[in-house]
Amino acid sequence: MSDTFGADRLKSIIERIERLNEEKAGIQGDIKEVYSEAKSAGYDTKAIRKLVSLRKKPASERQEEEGILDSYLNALGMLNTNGAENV
Amino acid sequence: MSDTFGADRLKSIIERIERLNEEKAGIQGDIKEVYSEAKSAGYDTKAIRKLVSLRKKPASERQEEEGILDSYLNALGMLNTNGAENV
Amino acid sequence: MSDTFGADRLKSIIERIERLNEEKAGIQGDIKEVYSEAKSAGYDTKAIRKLVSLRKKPASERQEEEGILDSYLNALGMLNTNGAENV
Amino acid sequence: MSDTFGADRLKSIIERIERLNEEKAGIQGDIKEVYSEAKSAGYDTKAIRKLVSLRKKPASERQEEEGILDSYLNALGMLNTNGAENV
DNA sequence: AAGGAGCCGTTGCGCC
DNA sequence: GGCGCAACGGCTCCTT
Repeated sequence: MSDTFGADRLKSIIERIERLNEEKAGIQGDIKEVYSEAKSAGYDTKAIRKLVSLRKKPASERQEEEGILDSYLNALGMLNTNGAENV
Repeated sequence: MSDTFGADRLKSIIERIERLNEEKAGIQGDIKEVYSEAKSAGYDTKAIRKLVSLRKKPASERQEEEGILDSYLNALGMLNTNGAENV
Repeated sequence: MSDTFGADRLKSIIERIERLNEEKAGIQGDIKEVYSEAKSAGYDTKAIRKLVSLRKKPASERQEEEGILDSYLNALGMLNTNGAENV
Repeated sequence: MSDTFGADRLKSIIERIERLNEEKAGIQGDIKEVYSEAKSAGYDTKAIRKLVSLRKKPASERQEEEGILDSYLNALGMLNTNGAENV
């Protein structure tokens, strides 16, 4: 009944998605390997993950957010006000 | 400097959120317990989870979605066309 | 103090991860485009997503899961018992 | 066939889960309201969310993690080395 | 109406 | 091998 009405088109779409998914999975595997290597070398992978995400945002934006957060921490009396401090 | 300008208000907000988060965590714990019990009783928790989510949506809506999916499966020749079939 | 003790090694790790992340993001963008195209062509992208995920698992496994779910639906009296029906 | 073999037990499980889910949804709604109020009062909800999550972990643990992160930032030359420090 | 952000549920990973 | 946690992907709502 609803035979080849758009079957080829649909099939093409599905296959392209699946192909791309495979590529993506490959990359993810590579990333995992790098983390593995890092761990073997004695690095803290959790910190590395954070570092990577930190580098995604420009410093300015990050500082802006930090500023607001600090003002709130301050309002709650949670901010250490000694020399070189942060959260 | 930016001392108690809105500290009390902010503090109240934070504390209410934290209180609610605790309640929420409690409920989540309860849910987890029920699943645990179900598992101990021999039930397949994955199926139960699916069942619960199934019941969230009215049958009509679900059938609509199934219909579309079936037409696509059909277009790809993946649909079993015998008597009482489903995916 | 903890100057260039492993800085180069760390730097290399970070940069490789970032490079891979970029590649990954590129692929994700491509996938998004395909879905966009599918949508423009009148396809239901939600159904396509489900279809893609369906194809990941072998039929046998899927049928097993369906069977369990059906038995639960049945136990709750939620299963349509007419000819070729499912939820 | 598989009539009331465990139907009551299963039914009880499902219903308890659904009841708890409702309670949880209620709490979530309450939380959302508080954030809404905060926003109306001029607070940055994103910062509040971060603040709430910050308070979940004890200071010591957090500082430990910060320390490692800083050493990595330092290794990459990304750390501001002036007086009052932050990320 | 489209894009982005937050939330939720799922999956995979590491730990015990 | 099971458990708990963290990352990922999908969904929904809200903003622009």
